[in-house]
Amino acid sequence: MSTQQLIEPRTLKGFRDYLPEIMIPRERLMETARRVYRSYGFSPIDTPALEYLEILAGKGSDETDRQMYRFEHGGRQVGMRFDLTIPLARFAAQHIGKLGTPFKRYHIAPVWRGENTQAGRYREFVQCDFDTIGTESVASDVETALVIHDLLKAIGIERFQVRINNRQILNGLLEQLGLLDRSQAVLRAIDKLEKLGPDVVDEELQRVGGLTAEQATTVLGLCNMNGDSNELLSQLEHALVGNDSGMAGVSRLRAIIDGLQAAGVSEDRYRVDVTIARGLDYYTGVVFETLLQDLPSIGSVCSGGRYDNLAGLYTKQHLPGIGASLGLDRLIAAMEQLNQLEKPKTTADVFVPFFDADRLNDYMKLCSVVRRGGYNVEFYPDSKKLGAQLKFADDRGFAVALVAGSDELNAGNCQVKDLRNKSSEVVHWSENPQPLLDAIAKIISSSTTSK
RNA sequence: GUGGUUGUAGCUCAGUUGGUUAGAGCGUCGGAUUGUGGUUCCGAAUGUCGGGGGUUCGAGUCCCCUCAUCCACCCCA
Repeated sequence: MSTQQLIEPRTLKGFRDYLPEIMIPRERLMETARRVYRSYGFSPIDTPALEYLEILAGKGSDETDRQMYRFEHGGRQVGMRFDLTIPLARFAAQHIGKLGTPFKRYHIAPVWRGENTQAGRYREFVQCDFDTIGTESVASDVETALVIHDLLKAIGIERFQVRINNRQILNGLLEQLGLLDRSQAVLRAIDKLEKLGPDVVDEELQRVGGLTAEQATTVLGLCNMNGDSNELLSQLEHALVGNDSGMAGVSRLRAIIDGLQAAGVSEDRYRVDVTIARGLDYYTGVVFETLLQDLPSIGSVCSGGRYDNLAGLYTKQHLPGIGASLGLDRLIAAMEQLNQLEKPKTTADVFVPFFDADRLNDYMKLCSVVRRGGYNVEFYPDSKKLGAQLKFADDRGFAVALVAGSDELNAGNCQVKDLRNKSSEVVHWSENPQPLLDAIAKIISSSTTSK
């Protein structure tokens, strides 16, 4: 044997391996996202993980610049994408002539941010983005909210709430107060209201934002309004009388709320929340965040908003848009913490033990017949003790095993075994597989309804 | 990036004021059972005590560094 020193197998901080029990639900979630996006007519695209540094740098914020993985290769400065929105802007500027507007795309892919890790925060994670570009229509605002709602519903999240705001509202108020140039600091301070409370935010508004005590009180007063979405909007309207931008923001929100109601979305699934501001600088209108009510501390699992002219840095063509992004890995981390994540250990429905070591070809035939009948079948590769093989199947969570030794195979039969209650039934399958498929279907349907 | 938490077998952890060959439960593997699993019984394997350095006659226990982890800030999916 070699005495060569072994290299310790390990992964970088914030980068993870995905075992089957996580990868199976992960793939299922991506599949669900694709299905929901497609149900609204979004089409898939993909872009490179690596972009010219000039494409990515300076587009998000100072913070995203700092977090970006960047390096030199072949004399070129390159960066790894830290979101899917900036690459979309570059993509749109390059291809919108061919694509035409409005253009609706979805993009499910990993992004990289070199920040410190925390629960639900990784350095490599998958985002499931969808965006509509080339229109300012309120219809696309409503649809974005609807997609977020449908998506979480389809994933099976029971308790979530989409928080909706419009940056124009706060900007309108700031305009009235003569504080428009402070909007970024104010929005960031307000974003912390729920987490840190009004006192801390009040202090930050004055210290960081440079507001007077009176101004800070007015801003906080606007944030503290109570009531349902409609009442809230009326109060905001009242507070913003005479401010065009603010009023426009309120009427946008009202249109979205009306649209959600018309689409039959239950009222506790969304809420107008003036404190939702979003950190990224490029949002200019409606913004969304989605909170899990059973685990608010993990942060938003699906966020987005409207941007006026995202591609403006790359093209002279005016391209407004709106979109949002599901944080797949954060959502999975949350579901895991809440014990809402099923962790299957197999992708197959039916288990076939290698019972008689001399009859490999018979098992190959049996498995093929069942696969052609629409089931995933796992055949055990070693003909060891039957009990051990059945234990393997049981540990993996199989519901059905097809047991056939020489007696059964000679007669063209097999035992269809229900692994949950140990019962089994002998079925003849060699000429007509239908009775076998029916017996499998019976067990599988009874085991899934009992879950 | 800043501050703090934790790091002992695959998993969950115990390990007394530093003292000889580091333990338990669960899991894994083998057997009891040469055509039928989840119970029971018997038996077995597995640790450079996260890694490196230091103090000491002696370190899993103390100190420093490092890596990882979780939490808070920051930021965000």
